This record gives sequence, structure tokens and C-alpha cells, in this order.
Amino acid sequence: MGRRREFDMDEALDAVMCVFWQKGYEGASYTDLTRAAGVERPALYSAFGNKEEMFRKALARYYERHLDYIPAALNLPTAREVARHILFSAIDLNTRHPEHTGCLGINGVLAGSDDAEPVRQMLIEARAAGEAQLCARFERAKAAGDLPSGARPDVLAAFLLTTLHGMAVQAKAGFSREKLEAIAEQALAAWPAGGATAEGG
Amino acid sequence: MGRRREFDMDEALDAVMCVFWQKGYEGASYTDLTRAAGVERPALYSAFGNKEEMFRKALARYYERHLDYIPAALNLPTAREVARHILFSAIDLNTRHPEHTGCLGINGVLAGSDDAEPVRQMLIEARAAGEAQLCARFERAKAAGDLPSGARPDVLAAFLLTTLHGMAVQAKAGFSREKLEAIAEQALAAWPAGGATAEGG
DNA sequence: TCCATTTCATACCGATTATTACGATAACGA
DNA sequence: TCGTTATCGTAATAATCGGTATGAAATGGA
Repeated sequence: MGRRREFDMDEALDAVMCVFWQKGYEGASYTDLTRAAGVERPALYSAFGNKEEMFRKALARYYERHLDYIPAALNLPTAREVARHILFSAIDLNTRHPEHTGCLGINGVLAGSDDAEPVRQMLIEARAAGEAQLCARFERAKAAGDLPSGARPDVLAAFLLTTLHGMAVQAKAGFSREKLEAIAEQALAAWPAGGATAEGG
Repeated sequence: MGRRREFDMDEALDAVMCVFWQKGYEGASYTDLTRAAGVERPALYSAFGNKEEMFRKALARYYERHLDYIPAALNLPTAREVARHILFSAIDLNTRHPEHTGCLGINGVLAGSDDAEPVRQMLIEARAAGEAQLCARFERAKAAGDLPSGARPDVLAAFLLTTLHGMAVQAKAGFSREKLEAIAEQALAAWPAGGATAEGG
């Protein structure tokens, strides 16, 4: 009984998920969503409910379709393999689709609407400038023997920046100071041993 | 000549910066900004220009007032001290002010309006669930001798998550796959050596 | 063929967004 | 005191936001 639905809900949810992936939760307007899904507004509402509920369904699909490497990794024999597999799977996921880079979960609160693009660029440039300063400092350290000859200052700088970014996100998520410090200690455990002119302390 | 300005631009910019810090760029409405600054809309426009230009000025002030530990750290003798100082200064900055946690730069694109709070919570919970899975997996690894007895699975899990978060942010900022892989390699260098039952590979 | 039911597309809703006209107000120099 | 100039608060701008009311179109059963 009743008229049958004219669009494929799976395809629509996939399209919706990609929009959220690309633009984030708030950055994705209903106009964007309906255009991507090829479906008019009330159809999306009747199919997926609220915008919030719609994002919830898209997130669930993201976990089962694109984050399936996590449960798979958990079955690997060693913890190092677990971490390695997750890390590299995430890298692959984050870079595979040029139109929506990064992680849906992160972008969901990170990305904004198209109007915010210049602001994003502004922040990206500010970060890049800071990274360049760090890189130059580590180059000097390498030349001074403070870092081993095999050290790669650019990588050290990028890693440091990554840890800083990650911690900022975690702090926003409510992590405690103790936990953040433990994470920082762990990150420092990877730091290359000092060379000639290193002093204790 | 002309009427003199009735509010203090420095105080207004500080108030504006705090709002951006707390709510992000898009999450901060002009109503929020004017209320925080105690100044009517046109006054803010004439003083700081656009919303975008206003954010730019707030960001510049943030760098000179709250990220001043970075240039200071760059003068420290060893790279390890540089990294350590930056890491712990950032932690302190991120947690010192309860009303605006995290980093203005990150929050600028991460935080959203108040309406998005349930979505933020949703994502935070999804992340916490994933972290719990990882932590349990590392506990098992420790019990199996795959991790040394001194290892702290919760820290390892948090660190792994932090690295994942950081990389997602970097990927959004346009980092190349090669760079991200180098960062992941560096993060794995800190991984505790396997214990009894570890196998090569 | 008629009814009940479901989905369709159009057009609209109130609220909020960033951004300004506008006229009144206050300061300085003459 | 007057004229110029810059800032003030009020009120309005057009656009967009998420979310619906509405009637036509399409289905299955009787």
C-alpha cells in the first residue's frame, strides 16, 4: 500500500556521508545534502529524520564501511602490528579520496562551510610558518650534533606538530591534564638520542 | 577631531579572542562577539573590519600573547628541551582556562555553535569507545608478554589516538601521504620493545 | 473503479546570519 | 558658537539556515 520510494536509501546515505565527510556537520547545509543525494528536502527528512539523526546514521555507516580496519587490526598477533596497521590504514583512508580528505569523525567538528575556506587557509598558513621555524631549529640542532646525523628534522617537526594537534583535539574532548602529559611522555620516548654536545638533564 | 572612541580596543580584542577560542570561527556569532566585547555591532566593524579580519587580528594576538612560549623555546640549548618545553607549555595553555579549552587555532575550525553540542558529544563518545577497545587490546598484549611489564596500555592507547587525531588534522591541512607516513614511522619509534612471545617482522 | 496510504515536489515558515543606512551624539579647531 | 569629523545606538538589509504544510502523483487492496 502507498506509493513506493523512488530513490535508493543506501545511495542517498552514501552521498550524505560524503558531504558530511567533506564539509563537516555544520558546514553541510540541507541544500548541499539534497543536491548530493539527488532528493528533495522532505524526502530526506522522512527517510533519515533530523539533520542530527542524519549525521548519526552517516557516522554509523562510516564506521562500518571505512573504519572496518580497526576491528580487523585488533585481531593481529602483536600490539605493534595492531598500531602499525591502524596507523597506516588511517593514512590510506585519509588520503584515498581527494574530494573528502581526513576523517569524517574529525572533520565532523573540524570542517566548516565554504565561506570559512579563507579562515582555514589562514590557520593552515600560520601552522606551516610555525612548522618551518621548528624545522629550521632542528636543522641547526642536527648541524650542532645535538641530533644524530641520521635524524630528519622535517619529520621531527611534523611529528611534533602532529602530536600538538592531536593533543589539542583531545583536550577539547575533555582529556585530563595527567593523560595529556602521559601522551607527551610517550611521544618524547621516540626522540632520537642526543649526539656530541648534549648535556644531561 | 571627531568623537573619541568610548571603548578600549585592547579589551575588546581580548574579549573577541576568547569568544573565538571558545566557539571557533563559525560558532562565534556577531551577537556573541558584541555581547562579549560590550560594544555594538557597527563599532566592532569600524574597529576590526570584517568577521574574517576580526578573527585574523584575534589570531595574531593569540600568537603574541599565548603562543609566546614557542619563540622562547626555540632558544633553548637542545632540541629535546625545545620539544619538551613546547609540548608541556601547550598542555598548560590548553588546560589552563576552563571556559575555553584547547587551542584557538585548532578550535577555530574545530569548534562550532552551541547547537552542535550533541554532535560533538556523539563524536567524543564514538572516539572514547574506540579508545576503550584499543586499551583492552593492549592490556591483553601486556598480559601475554607482547608488551613489557612496565608498559601502560592506557597511555599507549591515548598516544595512538592522539597521533591518529593529529594526522587527520594534518591531512585536512593538505599534508602529503609521504609526510604522514614519516610521522607514523616516528610515532612507532617510541613503541615499547616486545617481551617474551614477540616474533620478528 | 474507488479508497486508503505513502511519497513526491513546490513553496513557504520563522529564526538567525553577517553586514550597513541612518540619524543622533560628542569631540576638536576656528 | 559654528563646522567638520568620527563614533554612537537603532533598526533594517538580503541571504541562508533547518524544518514543514500542502496538494498532486502513484501504489496496493477491495
